[in-house]
Amino acid sequence: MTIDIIDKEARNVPTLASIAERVGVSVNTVSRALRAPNTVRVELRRRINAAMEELNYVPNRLAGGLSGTRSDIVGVVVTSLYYSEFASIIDSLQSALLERDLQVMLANTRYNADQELRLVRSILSWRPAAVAIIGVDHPPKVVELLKASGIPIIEMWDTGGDVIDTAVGFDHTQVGAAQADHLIAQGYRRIAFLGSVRENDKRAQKRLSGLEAAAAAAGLPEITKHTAQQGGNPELGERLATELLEHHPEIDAIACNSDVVSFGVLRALKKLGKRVPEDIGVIAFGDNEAAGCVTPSLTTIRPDRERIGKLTAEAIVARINGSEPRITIVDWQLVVRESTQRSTL
Amino acid sequence: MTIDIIDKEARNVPTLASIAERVGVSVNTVSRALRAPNTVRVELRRRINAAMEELNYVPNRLAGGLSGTRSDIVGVVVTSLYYSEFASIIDSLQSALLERDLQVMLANTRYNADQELRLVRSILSWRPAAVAIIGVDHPPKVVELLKASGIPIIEMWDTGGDVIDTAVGFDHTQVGAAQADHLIAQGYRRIAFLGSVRENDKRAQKRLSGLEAAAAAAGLPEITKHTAQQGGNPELGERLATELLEHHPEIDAIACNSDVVSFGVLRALKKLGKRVPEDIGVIAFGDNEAAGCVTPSLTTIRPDRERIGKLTAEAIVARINGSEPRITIVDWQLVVRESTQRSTL
DNA sequence: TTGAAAGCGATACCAG
DNA sequence: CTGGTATCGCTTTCAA
Repeated sequence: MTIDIIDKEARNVPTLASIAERVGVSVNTVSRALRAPNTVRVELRRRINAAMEELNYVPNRLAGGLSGTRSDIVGVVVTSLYYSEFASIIDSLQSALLERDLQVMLANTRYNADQELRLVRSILSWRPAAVAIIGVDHPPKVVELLKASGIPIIEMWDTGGDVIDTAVGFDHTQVGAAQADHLIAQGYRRIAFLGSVRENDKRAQKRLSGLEAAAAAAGLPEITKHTAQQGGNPELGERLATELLEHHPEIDAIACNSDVVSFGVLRALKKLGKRVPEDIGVIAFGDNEAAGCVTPSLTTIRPDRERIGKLTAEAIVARINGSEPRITIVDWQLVVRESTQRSTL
Repeated sequence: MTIDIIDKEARNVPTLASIAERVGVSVNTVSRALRAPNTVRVELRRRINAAMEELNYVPNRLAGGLSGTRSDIVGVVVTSLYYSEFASIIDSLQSALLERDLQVMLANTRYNADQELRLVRSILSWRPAAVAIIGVDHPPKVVELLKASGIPIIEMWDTGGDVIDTAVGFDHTQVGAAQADHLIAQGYRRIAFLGSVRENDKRAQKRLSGLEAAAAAAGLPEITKHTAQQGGNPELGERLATELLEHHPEIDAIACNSDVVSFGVLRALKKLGKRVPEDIGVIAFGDNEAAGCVTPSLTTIRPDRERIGKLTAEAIVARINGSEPRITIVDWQLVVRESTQRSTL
């Protein structure tokens, strides 16, 4: 007994028992004072709160989660954190979850499938109330684990494929098609696709195939592709664009997989003496905050990341409360700026 | 609000006991097969692993953490997730922690002090192995809680002030001074400061005061300030710059608090017919990925976010393993581009 | 309104 | 090598 007390003293982390002892009540009265205050006498409650305040008591949720019937962790699995691609989704998601006292446990796969399995397993080991994950294309084992967990699984960003449970996002194939359609409407005919397309970035692949299909449907010559596996940045865009035009001087439009890459494309075109949008049109995807500030300003597709985060939070709460799984489409927008405005000339 | 998870009874989530029963050994043995495989007979181990695989067993770390001595969670508290300000720090931090099997629990205060207290409390309730938090300026209660927790606390990004335990970052006052020094060296005399400076963004305030001090030391007239509380974006920069020049046409240099804001500043100056860098110089802070792609390209300060994340992870591991607290300075860099290159004309 | 006692799932220390 | 058994801190009946 004495040893026990010394032990606790040494670790210096107050527990419900410390509070109870100090106030002279039982552990579970203190517990109730916390979770159901109105079941505890006012004066007693006040003394308990005072003791907690004084000892800097912080509940141990590991214990709470183990014992109780609720767990308020939400696992969030993204494929990237670079260049705000998903940062704003996480931002709005976590802030909406906060209102429900749900805590975000974050994992970043960096587009690595092995990592994804490992991270999903790790997240599930915390017995989250739900998991939100980027994309609908996961290794079979990941899908199996997520399904077996029995908790709501919300797939974000992409809805074009087999959904495990609930999804919030849009069909990336249509984005590619919209890029092609816009370029064609502006009179461009020899379209190239350029950018970073990582092996596990199925969304990028879908956008590309949407672009190809739409171009083919319009009777255009085959899309010239020039891609790289590495992450996207302006330097990559500059290099790829330079190489592309060297081998394919006939190109009159470039569809990019991300705004950041296209910034480099614009720089390359300027160096090559190509006029944008007159000689070559450029369209991208992402709506980076700088897209309207480069010269010429960039035509791009704007996904509503904030809304995806918010709706994902709502879907999580709804599913936890027992509503049915569903797929929510979040509209994106074509933002036409100077880089493709040939028609007004 | 608390939320009930889906009926536990209905779901048969496998536990160590399920595995043990299936294989016909004790719980204990299964546990050891997991943590110390070489203390279990090979053949038995194989059967245990097979059972785990078959049942999709995922360990319950709530239980593990409660019973064991460590929790493997690292709490990460940031002040913003927008515009990749801290996303890349989190990116490199979490990826470095991953190698140590440490899990990131994320919280975003959005520059709100009340939120910070609430979130820190929430994070501590998961009994993390350590907490990494942006900045060294926290409400007293936050500091008290963090200190009382008895775990390593790593303050990131800023080192200019009272450090709780360990810090990885740089002195933001010096950044402001460097902005001033550079502008002065390029011959600018009437400097203005412009941008988003939120009440709780002490770093922004430090950069500003560094700028003012350096300007004063060089005998320049007082810095004209034009700031806003809202978050920074190009629109804000455009508005602030337009207003600024309307009231202070004598200004010949603008120091900005973030690249994203200065993108808008450049746009405003172009509309006003001001030449950059000839009439007005522009310097910013952050080194956004587009900084080299706008016209004129932007002179800015580049903090090494990736390195801060990585060194924070290392500091966490070191502190957990008992090494002494320390402050690590991570160098930043002045990146001179066109927007201030007046001297070469 | 309050308290006693039985878990929650895993770990750790001892025996066997 | 393997198996009891006592926790870990809190929640949750069920009584009082």
